Amino acid sequence: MRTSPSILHLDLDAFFAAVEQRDKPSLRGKPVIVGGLGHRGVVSTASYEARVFGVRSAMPMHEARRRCPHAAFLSGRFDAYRASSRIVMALLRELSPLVEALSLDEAFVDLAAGDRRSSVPDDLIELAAEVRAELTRRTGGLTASVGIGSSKFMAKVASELAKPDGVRLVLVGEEVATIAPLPARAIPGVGPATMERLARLGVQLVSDLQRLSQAELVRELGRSAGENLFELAHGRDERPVEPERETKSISVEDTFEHDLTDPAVLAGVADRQAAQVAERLAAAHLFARTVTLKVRLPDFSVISRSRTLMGATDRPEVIGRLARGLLEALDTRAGVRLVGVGVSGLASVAQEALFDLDSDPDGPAVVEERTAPLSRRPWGWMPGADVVHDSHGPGWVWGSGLGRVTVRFETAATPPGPVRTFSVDDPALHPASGDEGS
DNA sequence: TCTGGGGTCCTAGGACCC
DNA sequence: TCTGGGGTCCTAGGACCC
Repeated sequence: MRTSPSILHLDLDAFFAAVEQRDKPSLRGKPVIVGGLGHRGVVSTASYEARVFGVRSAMPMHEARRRCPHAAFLSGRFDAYRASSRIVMALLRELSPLVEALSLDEAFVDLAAGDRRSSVPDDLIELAAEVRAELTRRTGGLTASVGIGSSKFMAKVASELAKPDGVRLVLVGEEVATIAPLPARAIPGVGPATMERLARLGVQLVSDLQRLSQAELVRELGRSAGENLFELAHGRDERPVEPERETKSISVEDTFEHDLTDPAVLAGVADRQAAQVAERLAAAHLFARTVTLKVRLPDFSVISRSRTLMGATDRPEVIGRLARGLLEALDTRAGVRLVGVGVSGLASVAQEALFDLDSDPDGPAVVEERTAPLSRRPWGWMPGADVVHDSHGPGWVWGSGLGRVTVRFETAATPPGPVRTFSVDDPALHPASGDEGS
């Protein structure tokens, strides 16, 4: 345990929704829900105005619509999120070279490795205030919560307590008392299944957990989970901030609007996903030895099948043939809700020339995909997407249907703008570059 | 008309090797 | 006659995180 609080955790507030409100002035101060808009979609992020109505991340979208029908429902603009994320990560790297990005909107910083290290509480609070103000300035209005503590765990707990738009410092020695009144679920690694087991031991709060012995936790949860939970419950956490974690797997999966049964269509999906995976492998200059096929059945159960090659590959034909082979061995007659293709066992060099992986007697399945996956629908105007009209200028898709698309013409730099409706094939209306909504 | 997508880590059994 | 033990790799499933 560190002798001063030198780990910082930063969490952008309602990140995706906040980016949308920044870029769409008419949505500021209003409920905004970003997520999958199909009938099987879920919420990625809800703005604080939408959370008032009980809308939460991971909630099914139909439930979100029921709770907050007047919200703006948008599919994501991930290029825009990535751009803002890069700005934030660059800002954090000015504090210390040891920055570990957990996702687009979250990061740890090891302040002890940077120029601004200090053990004086006032200095740390001032540092956090500076970072938050500069972040808001550079991103054009986003806000973040910052926690500082003596470990990753405490820093993360602190930022959670600071939300939204605040700072929290947990001093050395305050750790156990800070976490004691929190629900046990607040400890990372305690999800629904673990919580269920803990509840049977009478555990609701971290303070309940603090009364159990390590042996009891190991007996209930297994060696690894039990030991980890015991340490965290007592505020102990020695995990280092790791700036560069190597990729261990790459995968693509799609849930369908309606369950698929046609084997030829399923093979076509797997083939297309294999090509996407291969493309990402190549972009990362990586090769893979293990190919995994994932299928989710209508009852939501998951089947996975994998096969490991003698040598690593990045070839779409090889990955596709393996994935299709694994798929053909499954009974999919009752329908399939999701198909995914993934690779693991990654290496930076290929090693496949010795083996006969080139021939493909079946040939890739060339099948017209009749059922679009939830994401990346190839045509249509996705709500929230950026567009440009030849005479009205830049705007965003408010909604579409019945051959029409409605656009609001405004940007981050304008006041709330006017709404106009066009035919979906109006030649003057174009998608703005660099955004496919996925 | 329940329940996304992209990941990480852990467990447990069997094969295989020495 | 009967029945070692450790280590590694592979596979399948599950919990969890954002």
